[in-house]
Amino acid sequence: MSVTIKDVAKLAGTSTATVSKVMNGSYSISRETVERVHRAMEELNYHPSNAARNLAKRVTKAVIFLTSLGRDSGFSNPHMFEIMAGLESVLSEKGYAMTVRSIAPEDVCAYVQNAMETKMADGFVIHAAVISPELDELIYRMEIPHIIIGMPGFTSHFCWIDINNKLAGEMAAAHLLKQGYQKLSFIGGEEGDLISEHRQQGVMDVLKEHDLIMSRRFLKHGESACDSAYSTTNELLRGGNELPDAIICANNYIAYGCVMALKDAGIRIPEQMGIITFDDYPFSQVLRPMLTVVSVDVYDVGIQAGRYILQKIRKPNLFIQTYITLPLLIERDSTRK
Amino acid sequence: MSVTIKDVAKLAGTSTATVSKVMNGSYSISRETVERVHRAMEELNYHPSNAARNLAKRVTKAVIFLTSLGRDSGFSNPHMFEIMAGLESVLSEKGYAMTVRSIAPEDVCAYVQNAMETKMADGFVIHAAVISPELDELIYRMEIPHIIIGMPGFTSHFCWIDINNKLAGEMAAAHLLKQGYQKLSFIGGEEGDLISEHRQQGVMDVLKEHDLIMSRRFLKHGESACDSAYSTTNELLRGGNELPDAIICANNYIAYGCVMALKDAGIRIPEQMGIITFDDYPFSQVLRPMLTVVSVDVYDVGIQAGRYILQKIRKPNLFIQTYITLPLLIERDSTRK
DNA sequence: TTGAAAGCGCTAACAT
DNA sequence: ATGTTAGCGCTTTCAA
Repeated sequence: MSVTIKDVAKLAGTSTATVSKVMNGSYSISRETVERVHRAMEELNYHPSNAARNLAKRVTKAVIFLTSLGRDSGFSNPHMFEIMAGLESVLSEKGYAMTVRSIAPEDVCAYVQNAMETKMADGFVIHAAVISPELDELIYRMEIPHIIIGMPGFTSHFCWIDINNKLAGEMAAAHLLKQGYQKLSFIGGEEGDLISEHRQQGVMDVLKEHDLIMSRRFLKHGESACDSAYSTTNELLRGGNELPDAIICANNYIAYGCVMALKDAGIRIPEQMGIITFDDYPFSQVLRPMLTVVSVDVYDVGIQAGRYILQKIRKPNLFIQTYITLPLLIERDSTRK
Repeated sequence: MSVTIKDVAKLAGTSTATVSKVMNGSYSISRETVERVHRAMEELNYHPSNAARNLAKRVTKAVIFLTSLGRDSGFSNPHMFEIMAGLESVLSEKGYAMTVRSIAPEDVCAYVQNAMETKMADGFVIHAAVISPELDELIYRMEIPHIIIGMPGFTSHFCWIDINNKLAGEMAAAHLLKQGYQKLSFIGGEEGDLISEHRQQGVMDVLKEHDLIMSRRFLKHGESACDSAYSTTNELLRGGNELPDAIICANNYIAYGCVMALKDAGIRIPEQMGIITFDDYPFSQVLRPMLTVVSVDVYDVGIQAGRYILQKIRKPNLFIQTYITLPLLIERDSTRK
């Protein structure tokens, strides 16, 4: 069909073994032979078949990114795609293909086992949303090269990386204090929203360090939606003269509702109330004043995951530790007192 | 290393050819043999190697999704990932892997050629952002199974599908007229923003059909950003008593700025001014009143692309036509006069 | 430094 | 209905 290693060997007057060695940069080939082979390749416009090469080498040169996708996930979870983009950049740079596979959480085990047994990939990058203790057991038993994105909510043998949300919370609180705000309030998401809880934790830790304490009434929870945050903020404001001077919103949606409520109440940001939130999307730069945020380079999470999985593929039992990326404070107008 | 077809054949007391036939569902194998082979497979926990199978079959069972990714594209281009998710759903359902590859526009030709020659995929789904006349030539010459997402901006042999933005514009205008608005205004993006231009085109066509004409002063252009749209809207309002009674915003960002300007000017939506825009993200449901939009099921675009590319892989010279998906009107509060 | 030969694990005529 | 045989296109000992 197309030109193969045999054709090259014939034209170059060598064996296929020699051609193979030339392709793989063996040192034991004379300069002249190398040149002859290269010329033959050029002349025939030869390109080695990946499939054949991988079969012979017993590798796939592919990594599967496993997650749960569906209608609207492009909109509802841009972070995941940001990670995916970062991951792709390092994989393709190293000659690996990134195969993206969506899978229901209950089917993950069967899929991973099969994908491994039929040699569909050399390793897996798995979103925490689809993991389970069973998967942990499987991966541990079969020694599957993997890296989980997001900290598992249960103890496991998994290798994982995650964003340090607690640290992000610490940075938010520390920034407010530095700016001279003193009576901090926190509006979080629903119970069980781990991201929100970790951020809150960080905030509380910083207050404790400064021998401060957050008034009970300044700690609020609700849905991670604009509407809910609007009401919650209004509750907060009903406190009369016992008002906070800054609000930490657990995420962009909450921040949006919160800012709307403050505007409607005629409270000036940042003079009367400082506002800080997390992540730089989708509202932080659109609201006025523009919001100070603690953001995370999610793309970088993907890059880290890529480096990690490639290492695991090389040396399966190396680096069993966890890893964490750093948040970044982007100071804007909502906290300049 | 692992269990192969030979082991199965040996245990089942047949040839490997028979095992292969059993796997591929050949009709010319006796019931008993089939059962014996299946038992052997189970007993040995056999799983055929994809690499070997694909090599022998001269296929890859993979489709490459080619686009240009980078830091922030998860946020700035959620549509693309929505398409990707739709694409993945049909590919994986049909046993194909979706390989995602980011590539700079200037490297696309070389990449596609190489990927084809080294047999990395059976077909390509390519985002219009990275195409060029050279690519068209290459794909045409090498008869590469492909489908472009987005209408090429030049004449070509490409197979492509795209959203019908002109139709979306028509729907927006028609809806406003139906609601009783009569003096329509259009705020578009920059010159050269094809999406905005097509939408505008649709609007104008509908007006013409109704023997209406848009006042020059009601047709505005600016950047696709909230700030810019805020100013543009103010210009529009400075028209004194010559005001439109509805505004069509070319996208969500423009709509956001526009709504802010109207609010600050004390103009009531939808009573004094109807607002309609396109796409349901990220602001249309967060603004008050919630915005009526003409949206497109982008996920469905991915599904269509998937079906299309699989057909092309089967029969490379079938379906050379283009295809288009339908916009959907989501009626909300901003146009209930 | 080079090449012969035996794989990698499966498929696909062609016989039987 | 089943087996023989020759690939698919490349890699990798091992010997020369």
